[in-house]
Amino acid sequence: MSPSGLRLKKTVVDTPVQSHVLARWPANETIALIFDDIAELLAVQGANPFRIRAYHNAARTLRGLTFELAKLIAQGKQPAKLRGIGKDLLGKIQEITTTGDCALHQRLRESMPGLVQLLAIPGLGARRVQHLYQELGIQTLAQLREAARNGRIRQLRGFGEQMETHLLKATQGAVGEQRLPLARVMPLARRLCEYLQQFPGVRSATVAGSLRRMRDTIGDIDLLVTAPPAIEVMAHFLRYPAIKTVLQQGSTRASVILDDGLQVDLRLVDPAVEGAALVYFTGSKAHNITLRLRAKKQDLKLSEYGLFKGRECLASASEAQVYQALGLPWIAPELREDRGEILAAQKGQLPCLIEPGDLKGDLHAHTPPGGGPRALEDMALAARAAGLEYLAITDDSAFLQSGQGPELERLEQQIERIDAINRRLSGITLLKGLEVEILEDGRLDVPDSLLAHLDLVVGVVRKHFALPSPQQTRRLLRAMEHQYFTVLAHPLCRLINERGPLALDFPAVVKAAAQRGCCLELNAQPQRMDLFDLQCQYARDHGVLISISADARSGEDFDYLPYGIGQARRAWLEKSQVLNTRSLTQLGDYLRTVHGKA
DNA sequence: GCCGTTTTCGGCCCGACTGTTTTCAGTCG
Repeated sequence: MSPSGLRLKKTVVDTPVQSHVLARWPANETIALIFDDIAELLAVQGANPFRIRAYHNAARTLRGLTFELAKLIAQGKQPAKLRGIGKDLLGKIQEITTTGDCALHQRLRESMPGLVQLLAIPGLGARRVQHLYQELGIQTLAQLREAARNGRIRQLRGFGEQMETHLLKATQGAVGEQRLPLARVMPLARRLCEYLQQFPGVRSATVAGSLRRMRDTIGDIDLLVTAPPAIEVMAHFLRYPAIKTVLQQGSTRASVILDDGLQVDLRLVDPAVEGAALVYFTGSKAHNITLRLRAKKQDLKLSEYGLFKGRECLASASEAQVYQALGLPWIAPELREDRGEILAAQKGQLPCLIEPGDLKGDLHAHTPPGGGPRALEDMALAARAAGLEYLAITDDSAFLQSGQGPELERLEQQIERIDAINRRLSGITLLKGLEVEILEDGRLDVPDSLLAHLDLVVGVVRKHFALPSPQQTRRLLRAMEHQYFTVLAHPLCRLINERGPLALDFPAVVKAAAQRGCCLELNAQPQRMDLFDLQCQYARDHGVLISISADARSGEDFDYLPYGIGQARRAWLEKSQVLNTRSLTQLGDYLRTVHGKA
């Protein structure tokens, strides 16, 4: 038997992008969390829903900024007009900047301590929490558990026995869900699509949601299936072997939990409305709302069933038709975050996004550990098979310091091996590089006399991740000043669900990279995806070249490059803004310039 | 609480599913 639909997952707050950036001013994320908190508490009070939404909207705007608003305010500068942040909320931001909190937030928290915890329970929204508070005085998880045990919940109007059981369960085992790396979830989603597509009568099964938008982390799998009405594909879906729990099932939508804890939401529509449904189910939610507002202003209505004028359907079959009927060109899924893409589309100013086939090389790769004497050549062949024309071998500088013999000799041996492979293989060129460690004081761990022999140098932070922002920033700036420094690899050093981003004055790093002419990497290893999309966009906006890299340690790792491309597209990157889209000759010109060898 | 090349007041996306109902409110995406 399927349990009630009450266990539906709630939106998990995104990985903080700008947290830890500055210690002296509250980060955008901190202010956003306060605004979200206010919104939820206001909701419990039964405040005007649009006032509540205003706080959520402002929080979203704050999360999308590529600069620290509080820092700007603290410096006495007047910020430009920000969408959804009017006079009142700007005042609250100023208050938070100076005092660390705002009076409204404190007042709400004091009057309703603990209620936010209750709101985190799936199926418990503002109205029900309000009800529980007013009727039974319940303010905490413990009180809720007690009331559920005593059978007092079921007596409330609108609450029944099932709800009471659900709440009792929820208060006992509340565990937060983690978002998983994109590259780990995509294969599962594709397998599900294949399974669905095999069912007779199914026209299409498409990955939608944040997967289709290529977000770096994924909370759940959204799938859109099209089939004629009589096809019983829903039952087929629910027979998928890896399903552990069915949360919700109806004729056109179902939600399940897989064995590994991932939630899958499936939506079934008629093939005739595939385009409208795909727009709807791809999201983001904010993008959809802005699109629907746009429709409304034109006296139209947009839903997953199409764009309507009265009862007449103007567009539904393809996404392009829906956008066109709204007076817009088709917008790539990666851009659909309501970060200005709709306005850009309207003005005909959408970027010509980089495509997977645009990459000509990769500037950060390692010899597979234990790969034997053919390891280098195998990497070269794998890179060529992945469509690349060049590959920089950038082994860890530690290999120079370990083992026998002088460092120069070891480096020369590596260079000779690479030269030999280049003579032997056609269609792929190996470049000579090194992944050097940026020491705590910003020096590199390899002397200039060795670096001078190389084509390029990739700098990384390997330890001292927790330095305070000013020190960490100075460290990176000093490293980048180095004559032979080429690429700052995985600049923020975050590991998804394991390690947060470095505390950094990121704008200062970008400014320095722009002046120096060196690159920032977009590392496509599943757990890294570093830079973040917004930071990458910020770097692009300030004229810094990006290098997209698989940071490969085996031939299979080149499969990660498309995810790097996805992240780059989310950052609005065009081909010209990515260094490794250049031909080998053009790359050579760049390297000579940046290393002062021209 | 925000916003406005139709608006400074009157709007603010839209539909599916569930549990508790007797026609709907609440929650979610």
